[in-house]
Amino acid sequence: MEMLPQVRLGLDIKRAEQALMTAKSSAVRTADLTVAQYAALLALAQRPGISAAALARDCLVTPQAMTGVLKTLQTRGLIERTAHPWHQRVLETRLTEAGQHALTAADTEAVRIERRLADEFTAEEQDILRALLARCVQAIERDR
Amino acid sequence: MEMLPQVRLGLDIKRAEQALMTAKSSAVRTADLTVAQYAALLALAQRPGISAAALARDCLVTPQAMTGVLKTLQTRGLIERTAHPWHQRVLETRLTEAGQHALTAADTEAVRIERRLADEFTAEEQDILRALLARCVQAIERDR
DNA sequence: GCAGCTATATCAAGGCCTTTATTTATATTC
DNA sequence: GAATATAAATAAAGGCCTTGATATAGCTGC
Repeated sequence: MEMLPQVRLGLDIKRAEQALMTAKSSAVRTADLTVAQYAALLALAQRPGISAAALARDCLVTPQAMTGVLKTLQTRGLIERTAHPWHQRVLETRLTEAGQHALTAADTEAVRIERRLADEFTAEEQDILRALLARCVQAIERDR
Repeated sequence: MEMLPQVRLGLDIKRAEQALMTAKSSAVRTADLTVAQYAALLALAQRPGISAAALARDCLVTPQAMTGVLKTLQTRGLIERTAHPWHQRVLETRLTEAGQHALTAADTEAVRIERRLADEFTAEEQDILRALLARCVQAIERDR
């Protein structure tokens, strides 16, 4: 190996993401949701009537992955999908009443995690962290 | 929602991790490995003869998840598992010649990504990022 | 009008991961 | 020595995600 695993920045990023996912996962489970389902509902609340493809882009997953999540959510009555009025290829997706309730319950818990994170840092530190992470993405995606 | 999704630090962390995974995934695919398989082989190279349970802890996954990965790796002849000399419950896992080769090939590519990341920052910036991420983990896991 | 491009939706196969539960072996404690 | 605790391995079920492929709708340019 040309580079000791311990010095690789990727590991630190992964650890943080892992801790976050574990915590969020158990947080949203109190509303009987998975993180993927919660993310989809949250994005849907922001942009009602969005297409599954656009939703997938918002959630940073493939359209195929989103199809599966939406199928589960629809079966459980948390969303409804209706044909776009004039664009026959598109299905508009919206939260149902039950979906809104589940989202609210899950978000209350999820925000608790985000709050812990926000409270850990000063505003300046948050900006620094955000900027450094943005540069990570930039560096990783450069010259791909 | 009590907190706009855009201001949640979790999103920034997730984005960085996602970019990393995407890049690493395509990097190690040149050696016909997945990131999970690469991570297992890398940990195995660091600690030859380790048990599957310990390997799982190293890779931050459950023993069940690791069992699946090891099964694939063993089928493809990249690792070998032999009974522990006196501890009958434990299987020692080791890289085969082919496994070592695959790991070397994959690591060459993976290190390229880590190199881009390391080159993006000064030593001080790396330390700051590492420290901030460590505090994220700390904050998330506090009072669980 | 039509070819070609782009975007949406969805199927299928291959993997990975989690939770829950079981079996078995070693270690500890009395 | 026997009961208890701890740890390893593994099975099963439920989800999520990826890549690759297919079908179709709308748009663009000729």
